[in-house]
Amino acid sequence: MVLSDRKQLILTAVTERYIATGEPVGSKLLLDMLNLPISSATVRNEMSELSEKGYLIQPHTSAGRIPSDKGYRYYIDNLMENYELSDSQRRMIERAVDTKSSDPEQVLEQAGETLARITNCAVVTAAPGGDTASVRGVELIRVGNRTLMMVLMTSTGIIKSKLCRMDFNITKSTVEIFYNVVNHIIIGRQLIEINTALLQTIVSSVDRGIFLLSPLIATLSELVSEVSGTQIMLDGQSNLLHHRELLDNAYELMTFLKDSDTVSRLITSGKKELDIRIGQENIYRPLKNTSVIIVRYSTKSKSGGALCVIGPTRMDYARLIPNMKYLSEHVGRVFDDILE
Amino acid sequence: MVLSDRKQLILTAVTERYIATGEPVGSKLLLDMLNLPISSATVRNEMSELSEKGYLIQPHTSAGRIPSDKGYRYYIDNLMENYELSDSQRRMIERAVDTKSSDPEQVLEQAGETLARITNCAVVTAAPGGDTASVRGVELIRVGNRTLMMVLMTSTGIIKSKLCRMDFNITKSTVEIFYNVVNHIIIGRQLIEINTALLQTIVSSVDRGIFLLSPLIATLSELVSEVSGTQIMLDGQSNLLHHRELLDNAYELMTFLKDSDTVSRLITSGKKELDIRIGQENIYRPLKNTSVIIVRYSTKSKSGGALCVIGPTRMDYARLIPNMKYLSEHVGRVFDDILE
DNA sequence: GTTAGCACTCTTGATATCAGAGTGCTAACT
DNA sequence: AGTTAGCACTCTGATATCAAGAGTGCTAAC
Repeated sequence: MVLSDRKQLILTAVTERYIATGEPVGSKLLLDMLNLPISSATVRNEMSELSEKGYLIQPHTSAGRIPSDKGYRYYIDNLMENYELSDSQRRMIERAVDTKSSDPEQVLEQAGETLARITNCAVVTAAPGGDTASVRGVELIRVGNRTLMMVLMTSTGIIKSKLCRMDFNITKSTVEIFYNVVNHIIIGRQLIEINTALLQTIVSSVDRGIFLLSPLIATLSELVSEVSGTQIMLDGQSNLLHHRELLDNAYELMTFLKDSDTVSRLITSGKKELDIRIGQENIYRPLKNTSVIIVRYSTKSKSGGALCVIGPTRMDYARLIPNMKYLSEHVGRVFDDILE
Repeated sequence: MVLSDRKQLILTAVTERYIATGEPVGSKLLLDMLNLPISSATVRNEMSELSEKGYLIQPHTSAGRIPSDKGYRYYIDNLMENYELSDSQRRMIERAVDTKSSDPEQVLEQAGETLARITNCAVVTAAPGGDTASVRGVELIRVGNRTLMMVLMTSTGIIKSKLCRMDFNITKSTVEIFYNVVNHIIIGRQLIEINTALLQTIVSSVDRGIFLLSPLIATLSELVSEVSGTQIMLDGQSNLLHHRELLDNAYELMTFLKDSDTVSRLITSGKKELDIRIGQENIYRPLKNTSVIIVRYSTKSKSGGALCVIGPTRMDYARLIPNMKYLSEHVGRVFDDILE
């Protein structure tokens, strides 16, 4: 649907004004803002039509208008002018992410924290992606008489460890058997290739030590499944409490955010570099009052992650999106750097 | 201050009733509950005195009474009868904690989750303690051409890892040099002994490889300081949103809870097995409307951790405390088991 | 020390009122 | 046909009033 220039102007003004103040916008106020050579009655007529077409909503008969989900959608797709980041803002973002650490998790944590601060919303960050990741190595460390620590490293730089308890005292040869076998079969494989069947072949390739290996195989399998899901981190949940619109559902929202399986599905449900889901466009119930912005970044190794902001539909899209884009690009660069 | 038997009876009834219903308790209602051979007027006189002495509060002139912080304190110290856990409750707790894992963090996570569910409050769990912990081992793993992963293990079973990036390609001998030196000097030391001075002696003991070691030493130092603080985990923050009394301060509370330094100071500020801080008794501002219950557990190795519940002052102390005690004892047992 | 009785206070919910903001409609104008 | 002035209308939000209900505090009598 195409709107007349004047309607676009009005929709833009209502949207931006409402985003800025949180108050419904009336015809008179609008006139003052726009400086148009028309009367408030004309504006009213236009607004009335915008309401009919579903772009604007009246909270009650005699309040001003606010954008509907459809209105926000039109605004974002056609009207919004992306805000240009200033140099100092750019530098701020860079400084925030450029931690000394070469640990992807820490980089993401920094990025998430920064984004939460900038947006005053909840933030989800996803590490470079599970699908394409392969195993770079598996290490075993003896941390007790009967306890081993297994470390799994992926091509995407994710490193996870888990303890594994054995029923007998661990000898050097125990470790070596496992070490040799596993590293031959596992290293270089894509994570998704590593399933029960493959692990079975390991077990059967060692005729004697089967009882010996099984706890290790179990631990390995757990590690793989932990790592092969998208790694996500959460930040700024409590920021949601700052937004009146969300207070009623705060508990549902928080609970939703804690369910990392669902959240990672939310983030991976799409491939576009920029995904915006406004209010009812969201599939998940607790998000129906919120807007979700997902910006995906990619690393040289082709596996990409994502940054995701969750907040009220009334959020400052024009400011947030450029910030997210820049931040995500920068995170991508840092990862390229870290992952050699 | 000693209260008459009848006053104690009344204070108990008011407290328990208010905890159960959340409504102020009036003299008439109280009479029905207590089945005493006295009239409501007498009860009113008693309540009036209890108000004067500061044990009860009237939200407004003509509402019933509710306990003050002082009232809760008296109730807890003198009146409360601890609820006896049923066998099935005991078993529920045991099952919840008895994860297969031998990872202390995972045990605590389970325990925290369970406690959050039982109490409907926010829960902080602290791992067996930093003070007495010593270093059980340091391991290095080559995870990239120029990246090492350093793993630090403590006597309390805590294992933390960190990546360390070098400026040059890593050879086997690099690793060995560090490995030998560090393990000789570090292993068995108390964490608190490991300070800059000690680390300095390592550096100076290796005349040639100083430039080589410095990033590793830095990483080690970071690891030690990460591990030597009390390890805490958080659970059920969003439960706080269920309590009206806390809604106004929800954001401050959440923010407070996220500051793990302060929270760990909160937990370690005391040695008693059971610590209860009611409302204004708390030092930290965001907790002035809440009650904090801390139950400390100990492990054979003498280093103890803690479970901590944070919720409204109107919480069901008589039910929560026995649950916490049993849970903490069980966690202690599990740890004794895990840590050999 | 206890009690009955009663006036008093305060909350809560329902109802009314009023100003203010904003609309929608109509009739007139360009 | 599009625009406008004018005005009646609607709804909110603040404020006041009222009645019912709950609970108290006080007094005088037991």
